[in-house]
Amino acid sequence: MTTSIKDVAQLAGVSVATVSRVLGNGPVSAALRAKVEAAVAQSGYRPNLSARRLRSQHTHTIGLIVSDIRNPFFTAVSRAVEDVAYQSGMRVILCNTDENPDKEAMYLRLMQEERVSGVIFAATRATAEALDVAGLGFPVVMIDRAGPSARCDAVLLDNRAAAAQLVEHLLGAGYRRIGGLFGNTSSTGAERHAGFVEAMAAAGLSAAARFVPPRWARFVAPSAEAARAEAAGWLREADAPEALIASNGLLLLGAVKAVREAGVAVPGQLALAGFDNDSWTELADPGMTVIEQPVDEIGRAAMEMLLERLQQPGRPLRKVVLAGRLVARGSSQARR
Amino acid sequence: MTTSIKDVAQLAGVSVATVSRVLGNGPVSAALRAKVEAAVAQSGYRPNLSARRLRSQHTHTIGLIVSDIRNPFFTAVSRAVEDVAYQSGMRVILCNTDENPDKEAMYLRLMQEERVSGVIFAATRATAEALDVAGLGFPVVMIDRAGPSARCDAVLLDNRAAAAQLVEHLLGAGYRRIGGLFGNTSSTGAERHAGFVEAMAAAGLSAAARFVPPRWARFVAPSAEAARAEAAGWLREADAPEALIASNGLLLLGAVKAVREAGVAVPGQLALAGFDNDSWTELADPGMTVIEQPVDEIGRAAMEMLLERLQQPGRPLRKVVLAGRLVARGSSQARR
DNA sequence: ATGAAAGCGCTAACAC
DNA sequence: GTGTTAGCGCTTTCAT
Repeated sequence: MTTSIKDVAQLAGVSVATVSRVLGNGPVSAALRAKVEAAVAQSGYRPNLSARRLRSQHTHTIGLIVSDIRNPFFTAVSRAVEDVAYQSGMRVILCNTDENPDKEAMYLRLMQEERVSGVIFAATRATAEALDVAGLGFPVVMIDRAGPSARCDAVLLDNRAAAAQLVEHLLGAGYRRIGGLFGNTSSTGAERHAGFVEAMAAAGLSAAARFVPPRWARFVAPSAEAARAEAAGWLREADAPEALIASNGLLLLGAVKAVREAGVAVPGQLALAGFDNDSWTELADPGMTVIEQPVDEIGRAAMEMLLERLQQPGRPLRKVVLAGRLVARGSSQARR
Repeated sequence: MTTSIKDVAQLAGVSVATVSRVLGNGPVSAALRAKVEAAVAQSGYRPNLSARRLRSQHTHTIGLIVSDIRNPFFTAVSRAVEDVAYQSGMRVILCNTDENPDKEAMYLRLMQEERVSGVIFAATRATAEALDVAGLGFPVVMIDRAGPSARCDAVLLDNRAAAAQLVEHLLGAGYRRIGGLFGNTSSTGAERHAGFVEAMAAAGLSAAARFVPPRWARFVAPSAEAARAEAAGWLREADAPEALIASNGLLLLGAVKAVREAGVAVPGQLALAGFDNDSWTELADPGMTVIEQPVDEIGRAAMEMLLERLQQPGRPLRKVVLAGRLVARGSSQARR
């Protein structure tokens, strides 16, 4: 039996309403406030958040739905989201979907049952396009990916520009036959592919691309393994590129593994570049040229947008588009 | 206004109790069940979990308190915990303490207010030793670290044995002046230090150790930077070791950065070894020799222990001690 | 400023 | 098998 507000009231010789007011910094005389605080301390009372939420009709809880917390991008974003959330008195419920639309649907449903105030969501393309945000009952801020038709706030990277930047960097370093490895579950992969194709076309070059499907397996970095297999196959073919772009950190990791296994020299035989400045990209030999995403900023901005949306439900939709930063390292060293 | 169980009951022409029974798979005739299910589907009803928790007095929620989700060890453990939890119908509230005892206390308090069923906790040594588990009101499973006096279930690595294994590996590779870099906030660092000292003593060697204090800063891998600074200083001294052990992945990362900056050859001038088979350790050049922790197993075992404890509150305390696995790579190659 | 009382949405006795 | 009813612990009118 835990102690309730009733016990505290009795102990302090006041009504439950007064205790509630003390807890909520309501108008209470100094004398009674002191008595209540003493009773709280003595009894070790802890307010029951379920009761509070039920009665007050706000949960002070948000959902954070990502594909896999083990992806360093989402790890960093989550941490930033959580910090802002806790500072604002909000809890976070974290969900991993493994890019699986069924799990996405399940967790959205769970969020409804939790009566969350809002959700920050990195959706697959399928879900982003089909999602009826209005019917959900809470606002959604999309991160990392957003369908063209998604009617909600979003915090995104300028993916086309970033991909183009990577291509221009490689062109500047003297590479011409540039290939790309892209994920195909999220809009992010599609946008980076588009930027890649555009930049190549602008240079009068054709853009060879391969797409890596999702893997919903457990306990293995799924897309990294798929990327390794895809890259390994490509490297054996006659049209193997002289430079390779990978559209996210996991795919780049897979590409590196394939290259190692094949004994291909980087950048001598194959230059490499990709997205996400994960810690290994700096330590690998040679270091990986990457587009660094402002991960903290993405998480913080998403949480702040959600808080603002909660305060002003009617305000116009907003998209925050952040720029990536090119970090040039040895893997794309200029040809000589 | 969201639809409640009352609305569904009215729509189906039954009592709320019947709706509740349908939802909870209670005894209901097929005819009524069908009507209720139709009403649920038509109204888009979602049960309110706050109300359910308040009434039923169980939250089906656990707390997971770690120092920093960005530490790959905790990332992996968290994912495993969450998978088991969701499969068992439990939610997870994740908290990052940054090794800060004040935050630990704050989050434990929050867990009480949430009336969580239990908590999985990677505590600092200070908290692990002072914690009154009995007074918390919920069971705790310690992971990664445990105070000697901690009166609760735990899932741990055999830290002494693992550290000793690392030492023996280095001795076998011909290194003698072995130094160690240890964290000093958790019992883990202390145990690994003890194993290090013992193994060195067994070989008749003295064990030079340095300790890295915690850093509670934001947005920087705290202990990695501290380790870099500590290692950088040490390498400049007259008594610089010929091999260095780092007691976790972040410290090893810091050591590598120091070594790179100083232009020290690995393993030629300094051999390196540590804990945690993080992805960069394989990709770095040379690859890092590490003790791999069974991260999935740790998370899964912790969640399962907690579930068992909830079912049998009175059962004796249990400690699961898992073995680390040595992954030998180039950073500790035999001297010649 | 304080207290009495209603009720948030649900489950679990208890009656039939 | 089904309905009625009493709370779970709290906030929030509404009186005073």
